[in-house]
Amino acid sequence: MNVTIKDVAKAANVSVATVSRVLNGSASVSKESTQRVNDAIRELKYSPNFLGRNLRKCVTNRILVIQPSSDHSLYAKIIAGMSDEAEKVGFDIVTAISNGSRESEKRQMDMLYNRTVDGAVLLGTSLDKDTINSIAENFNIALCCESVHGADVLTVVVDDEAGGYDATTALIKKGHTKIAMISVQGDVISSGLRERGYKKALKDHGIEPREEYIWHGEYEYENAAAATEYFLSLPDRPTAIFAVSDNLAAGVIKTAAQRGIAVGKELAVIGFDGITWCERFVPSISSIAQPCEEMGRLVAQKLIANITEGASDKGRYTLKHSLVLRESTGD
Amino acid sequence: MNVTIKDVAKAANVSVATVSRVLNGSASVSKESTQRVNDAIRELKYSPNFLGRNLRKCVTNRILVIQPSSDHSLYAKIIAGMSDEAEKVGFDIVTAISNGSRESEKRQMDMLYNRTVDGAVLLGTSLDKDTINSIAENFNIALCCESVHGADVLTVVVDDEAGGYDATTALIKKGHTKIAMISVQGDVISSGLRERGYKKALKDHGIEPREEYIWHGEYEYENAAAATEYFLSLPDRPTAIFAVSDNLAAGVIKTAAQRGIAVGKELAVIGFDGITWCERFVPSISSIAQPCEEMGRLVAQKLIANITEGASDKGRYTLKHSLVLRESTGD
DNA sequence: GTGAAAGCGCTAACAC
DNA sequence: GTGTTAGCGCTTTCAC
Repeated sequence: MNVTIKDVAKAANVSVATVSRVLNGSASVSKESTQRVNDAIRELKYSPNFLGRNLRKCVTNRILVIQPSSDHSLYAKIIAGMSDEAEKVGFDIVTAISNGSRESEKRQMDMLYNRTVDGAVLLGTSLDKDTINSIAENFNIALCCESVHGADVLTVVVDDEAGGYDATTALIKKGHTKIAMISVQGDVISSGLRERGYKKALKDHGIEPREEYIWHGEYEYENAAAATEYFLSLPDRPTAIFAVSDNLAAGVIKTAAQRGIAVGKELAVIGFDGITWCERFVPSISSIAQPCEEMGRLVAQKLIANITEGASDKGRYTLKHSLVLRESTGD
Repeated sequence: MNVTIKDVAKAANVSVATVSRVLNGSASVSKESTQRVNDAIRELKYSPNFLGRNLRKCVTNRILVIQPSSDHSLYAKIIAGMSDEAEKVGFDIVTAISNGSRESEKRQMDMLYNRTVDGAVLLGTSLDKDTINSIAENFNIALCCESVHGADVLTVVVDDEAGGYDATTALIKKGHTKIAMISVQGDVISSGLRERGYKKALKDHGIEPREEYIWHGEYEYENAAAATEYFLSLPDRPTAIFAVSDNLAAGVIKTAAQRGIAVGKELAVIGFDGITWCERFVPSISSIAQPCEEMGRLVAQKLIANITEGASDKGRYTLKHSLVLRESTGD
């Protein structure tokens, strides 16, 4: 199984250079030689060893994608988009899970330094802008989904503020005025922007935002119960809740259901992301959908262009979200 | 950024061999030299180029995992387990999505031939046993979740028949006798075994399996609606449904809900896999849970042992599933 | 159009 | 304990 380019050359009665040329189409080779080489390749079942090729070219054709968590539909969809695009141009995807740990993330990024990958995409990061910028000086990296203030790197996101605005406006149009929001504490930019959009929509429609209607917690499902309990315990209960993620929205619905509250009727709920389970959930969950596959494809395409063409596109690409109304916001 | 082992050697005033020894701890080096080398490494911000190392050693420390579909909690959990185990021993995970396409799968497997990865794990495959066996002759591969009849390769699964038996028995114990099952058509082994367990449980409890209570379709969510409609249309309606996957179970519940049928009360539903959304769903979904993380860890561990120790464990490991009763089967 | 040969960065004999 | 050197498999000048 260890047949090398040398063996092929010998069998085809040409030099290794000629075999290489046939393999890469890098220079013109006579019909006869080409034929003989291809015959030899087939006969010997030769497959070029990429280790040698990559060392020689100092490339890997591989990009790393770091997910803050595994088992998240949003990331899965983005990665699917990336895979799709990467495959077209002969790149592979290496995944790593950071669990939101800075240490872990830094360790994964070593793959850039030791040339295991040609570039990296961070789907959310806990690294600060200085660290990111210093890495970006020497390597091709990109952010997707979640941007970082002051980070001068290729970034692909949706317009979170507009998304928050649209989600809130949709609830207002359904007749709600007492609209609560579950946001994320800390400096998670996307959540802050969605919250800003939420407030702006309220004001634009003559509704004064109320501090007691905003809950700050974590992004994930588990956080929703406490937030929901809190909102339901308010003397002046909100009639609608905008959750900053679909996972949270699912948690809200679950908690409300356990209290016997019919979501879609007594309480409207809308989420953000557009994950697969929005449709499957009972009731199905209205959401601001991110164009995940497209985001994945775009970030892969731009990053790979930076890698292969030596370009250095550090642009910020904002893709269009879409409002998808389902049962959780009623008819 | 292109500092090599040579530069370090020069700066530390030693030979490249000594640097390599310090790097790998492969032989004893004097304290002074070690010190000087480490200083030089720090000073020059040197990071070994794995391309060179890997070519030399003819290893990649990388394993490929092929998922039939992206965005599936079951695979995500298994991959998380694999990642965890792999990271411990310095291996990376490369993911590829086959979409169940044989062509795509074969193309991904080229990574074995061109030495992009040291081994591969198939989470379900559409390759036949002969293809698998012939690949396994030359490369380290493993199956996880889904086995293949006659494939002589490392395999990690649960006892699907016992799982099907337990799911059905749980329904019987809840007092049900009219128990339907949604299975998968074709030669999907796991589904066939679960169905066998289902029939066995019925018989063991004196219930004669009824052909009209078994629906054969596809694994995924979308297939559930038709199956559910069918069961609900039967003159002698089943009171409980065992779905061969949690995704299907969710679909059953969704469809039933749309018909105004209260799952957990009027209709009991149990799934298989133990995906994350079982808990979140309304109602929460009872399931036969696969020990995903553990399966991932085990398959990674065994496969890596085969790779690094030149072992050739082609064993079949059957891990213990667990019955998790939730709201969808009632109290 | 083709071949010889250098060399990508590293490890591992093999000498000393 | 350390240095010299061959060579992993490949691509790519540079001659011819």
